[in-house]
Amino acid sequence: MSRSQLNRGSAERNPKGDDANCNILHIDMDAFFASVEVRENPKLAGKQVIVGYDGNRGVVLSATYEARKLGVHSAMPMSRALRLAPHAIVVEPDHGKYSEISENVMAIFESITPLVQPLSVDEAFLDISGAQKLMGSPTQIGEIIRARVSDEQGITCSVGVASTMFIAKLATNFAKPDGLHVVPADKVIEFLHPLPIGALWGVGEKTAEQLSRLGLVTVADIANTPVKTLTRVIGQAAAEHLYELAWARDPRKVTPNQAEKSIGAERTFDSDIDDPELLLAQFLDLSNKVAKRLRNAHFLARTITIKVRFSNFTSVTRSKSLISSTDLATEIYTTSKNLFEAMNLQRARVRLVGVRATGLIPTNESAIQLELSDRDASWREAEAAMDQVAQKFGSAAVKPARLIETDN
DNA sequence: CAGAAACGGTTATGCGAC
DNA sequence: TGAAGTCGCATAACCGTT
Repeated sequence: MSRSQLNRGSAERNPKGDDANCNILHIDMDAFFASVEVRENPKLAGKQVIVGYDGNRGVVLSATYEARKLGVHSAMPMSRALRLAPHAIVVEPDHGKYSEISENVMAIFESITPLVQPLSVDEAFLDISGAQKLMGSPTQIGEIIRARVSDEQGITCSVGVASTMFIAKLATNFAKPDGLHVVPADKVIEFLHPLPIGALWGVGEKTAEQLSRLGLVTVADIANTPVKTLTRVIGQAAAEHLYELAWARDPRKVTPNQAEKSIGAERTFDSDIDDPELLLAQFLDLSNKVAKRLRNAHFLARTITIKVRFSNFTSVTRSKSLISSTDLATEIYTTSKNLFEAMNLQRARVRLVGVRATGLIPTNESAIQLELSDRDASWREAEAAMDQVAQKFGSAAVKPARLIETDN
C-alpha cells in the first residue's frame, strides 16, 4: 500500500481516530429486543422495560438502559430483575418481529458489502476492504450504516471499527450505546491489554475462575504467561488460542453464508413434570417443530439428540445416529421416544426437555433422498401437506391428534 | 495368526456466546 | 439462591476396523 493511501484516512480528517487499515466493522443493535418493543409502542420510551418470558421461571432477554441502570441485565432470572426494578414494564418477546427487523438490518449491511457475517439476530461483522473507494473511510461507512438503521428501522446500533474481527467486537463495547469506536491499528495492544481476562472470546465464568487462580487478571497477564503454564489449567488447544488472542492475533476472515450445523427446540415447564405420558407429548411437539424447521431450511438430519433437565438443574443428553438422514417428525419422535424410554426414569421430576437434530446435509444436492423408502415418501407427503395447511391457516390448525388434548 | 496401534465414527458432557 | 432458548465447539471415552 502506498504512503498516499495510508494517509488518506488519517486523524485530521477523522476526529474519531486513525482508522487506516481498519477494514472490519462489528455492528450490534443496542438492547435489541427492548428497543424494538419501544419502537412498536412509543409509550414505553424512556421507561424501564424488560423483555422476557413471563411466569415464575423466565429470564431477562433484553432490557432498556433505564432498567439496566438498576442492575438488570440479560440472562438474569426475572424474579431477581423485578426485585431490582419493581416498576419495570415486562413485555413478552415476539421473536417473529425481531427476525423480521433483523433481516431488514442485515439487508442494509449487504447493500454496503457482500462480506457480511451475521453472528446472531442482532449482530454482524462486515469486511469493508472493497467498499471504501466508493463509500469513504471505515468511520464514514460506520456512520452511514448507523444513520440508515436508525432512519429506516427506528432503532439504534453501535459500531466497532478495527483491523481484526476480535478487536472490532471488543471496540463495540466502548461504542455502546448509540456510538462508534475506532481502535487504530497501532494502538491495538494498549487497547487490549488492560481489559479483564473475561474480555477474551471463550473465557467465561469457569475459565476465568481457573485463570484467576494463577493470579491472572488482565489480558496483559495472559500475554505474559507461557503457553505451557496456561495449558496446565485449560488444555493445550484453548491455551494456544487464548495466547494468540491476547496478542491480538486473530486470523479469522469475515465469512458470509455460514451453513447451520444443528436445529433444535427445547422447553422449560411452568412446573416440573414426572408423568412419562406428558413428557412424551412434549417430545412429540418438539419433534414436530424441529422437523418443520428442517424442511423449511431444506436439511436432512443424521443424528437426533434429546436433552432432559431435572429439578435439581442437572442435565443429561442421549443421542442416536440414524441409518439414513431424515426431516420427518415421525422418525424424530420415534427416535426421541426410544432414547427417552431407554433412560428408564422412575418418575423423576423433569424441568426441561429438548430435541436437537445434527449432522445436517442439504436436502436437494444430496443423493440420500433417492434412498428414502416408499414408506417415508408417503410420510413426507403427509407432513409436507401439513406444512401447507399450517402456512395457510396458522400452525394451530394442524397438529397430531396426540397433542390436541394434552397441549398446555 | 495374535496382538498393538492408529483411526474414524458415535455418544455424552460441559462451557461459552448471544 | 434461581437459572430461557439456540447454537457452536472442545474433550473424552468407547467401539469396531484396519
